[in-house]
Amino acid sequence: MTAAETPDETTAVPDGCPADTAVETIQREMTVFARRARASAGRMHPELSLVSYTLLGHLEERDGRRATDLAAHYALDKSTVSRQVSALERAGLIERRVDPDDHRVQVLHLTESGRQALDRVTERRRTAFRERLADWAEEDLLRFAGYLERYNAWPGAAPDGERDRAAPGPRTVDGTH
Amino acid sequence: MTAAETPDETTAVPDGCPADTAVETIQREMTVFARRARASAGRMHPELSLVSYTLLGHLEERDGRRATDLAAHYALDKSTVSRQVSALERAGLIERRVDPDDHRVQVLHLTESGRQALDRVTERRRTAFRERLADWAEEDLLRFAGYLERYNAWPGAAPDGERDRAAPGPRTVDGTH
DNA sequence: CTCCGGAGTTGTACTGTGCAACCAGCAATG
DNA sequence: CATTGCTGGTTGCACAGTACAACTCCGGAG
Repeated sequence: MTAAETPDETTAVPDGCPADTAVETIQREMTVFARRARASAGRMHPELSLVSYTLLGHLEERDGRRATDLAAHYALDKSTVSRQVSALERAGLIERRVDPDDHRVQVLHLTESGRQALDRVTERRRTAFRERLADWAEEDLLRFAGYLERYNAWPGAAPDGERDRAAPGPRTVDGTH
Repeated sequence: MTAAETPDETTAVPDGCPADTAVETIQREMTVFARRARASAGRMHPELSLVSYTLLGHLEERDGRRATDLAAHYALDKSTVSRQVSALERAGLIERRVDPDDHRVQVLHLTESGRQALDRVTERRRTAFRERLADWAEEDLLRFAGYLERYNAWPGAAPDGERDRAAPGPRTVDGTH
């Protein structure tokens, strides 16, 4: 509601400033997105679940991560990651190699097949999103992407570490952060 | 990657324009958000799962929706909604009333207790998000919220109908759409 | 060597979810 | 009115994703 139109019994909390409303909208809309994302992922590319896709994408972006890194980045339990990784390996999409320096850790790499699957799916997603974002001004796209990155980059969110390990910088869409 | 730095073997697809990169970033970051959201919801307010919270929020915003509306809006199966709704009703947070005009449909309403629970949680979330978004300029918040709304409002996403039923307009943060 | 802590795995249980089969009202048609 | 067909909702079933806790394995500090 536009702060001006509070005629019905909606908000008990007074909704102080527009920023508060914005914050709520952000939460709400992000959640809507999340829910729909999973649904559409299933239809769009049954070959790769949204989780798998995401993990693969992460590995493409920053090859040679450890399972723990993924867990931290996505706020997942290590057991979950372990299982996902096992599945991806069984499917031949990634490889696990033990770190010669520390036999506890296993470094993850995309296989060629994994890269291909990922690219196929990325391509499908890209066209879908392209269509969806077709009438957005490029400026808005860049800014939107920047906001999302900025939002997620918030240090308190993922007890990461993450940003200081090997690999080139994150896939930044502009200089926004 | 900033389109300028494609030195490693990452993208097979040439990544034509910056808009493409932005689109991918949007997908990726939205997904990261989604994953973390559920995790943090559990910690932040165990009393209300993210799903429940979302559905309650939807009902607060637009009271008297039908289960089908929720399903459409969130791209959920009607069975899923049915179960969620049952749970919420069991918990005494919402009420189902049969529409006198059509005995098939049941109209959903927040109970007082539901409204309170929702407000409690909203408050917690709001402070958390506030902290997180503390150093954002208000202008950016508004624009971010506007982008998200615009994104989700895309007609192809939810085969909604939704926007033309009773209830006052959606909670719009600015005039953006 | 022993003990501690970190990386991963496995057992278990639960939630969210979809699909398909179903039931129950409405509505149009013969 | 009886038949057919559509729409809203529920239930049975199966499965993915997830967390938590208990465990193994390895490396480092004492």
